[in-house]
Amino acid sequence: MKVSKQKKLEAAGWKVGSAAEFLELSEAEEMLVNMKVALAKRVKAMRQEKKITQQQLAKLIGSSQSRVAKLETADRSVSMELLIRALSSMGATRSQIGTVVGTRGVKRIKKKKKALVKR
Amino acid sequence: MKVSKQKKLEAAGWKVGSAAEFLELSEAEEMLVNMKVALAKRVKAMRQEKKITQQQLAKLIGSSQSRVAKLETADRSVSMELLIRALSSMGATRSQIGTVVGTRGVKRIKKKKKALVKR
DNA sequence: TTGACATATGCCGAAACTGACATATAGTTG
DNA sequence: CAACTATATGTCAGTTTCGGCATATGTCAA
Repeated sequence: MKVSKQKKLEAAGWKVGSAAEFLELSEAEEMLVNMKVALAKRVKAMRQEKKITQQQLAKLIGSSQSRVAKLETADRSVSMELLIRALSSMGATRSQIGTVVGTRGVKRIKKKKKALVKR
Repeated sequence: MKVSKQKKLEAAGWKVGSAAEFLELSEAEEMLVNMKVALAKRVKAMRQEKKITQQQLAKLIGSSQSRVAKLETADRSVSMELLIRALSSMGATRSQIGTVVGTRGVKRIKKKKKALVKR
């Protein structure tokens, strides 16, 4: 929405942006959730690659097994901060974390390719 | 490191690996700070590109001007969550945010190039 | 100077997040 | 079956982060 239009609406007594605000917040919220899920999956994958238990990872990041379990299931009560801290503590680089944050997981694409083309 | 945790470690004596733990935590912490600073800069830049005030951005993300000010100065009290929420609310894509998270800012390299080579 | 606007800083109670603990569930080995 | 290990879930008190308010510090034009 343009600023000029916004001012007009405000002058008319509208709470400008409340509807749009809500929508944008929802979108931002959804994006945040998706990012957390992606990070959580990466934490679990990385921990399993390293063949360590949740208990060991917990010690590494100064936390507890239960919290690590919540991390990996992307529990509502975990922050991006802790997810990133976990990845970093397991050796993930900033660039790698950026990739996880910025990339939607894509699954099973190659498998279907031929079937789609052949018909 | 928190005082409570520190005391527990002291009471339990030095355990093997606690030094490494500490180092990894420090590294993770530093990475987190760097990421926040990068995100903060991007928030400010994006807001200025859009030519809106901190007050307007605050409204957009359902917060206050003072918190936006703290966001942009990467104050200790702001979370990654809020930084990302701000970027997303201004229209940044997940991919763009990932790039900010994963990339160290590089400034003024080209300018010095010739001077260095010429001598 | 004054006033108006944008940004920064300090503080506060409320909400969200934390580690830790107990306990539940699932899989494995004997 | 029991005993063991790994992971998930529920709860809770301490800590951090929150929005919002007041106020300080610019910044710029009249």
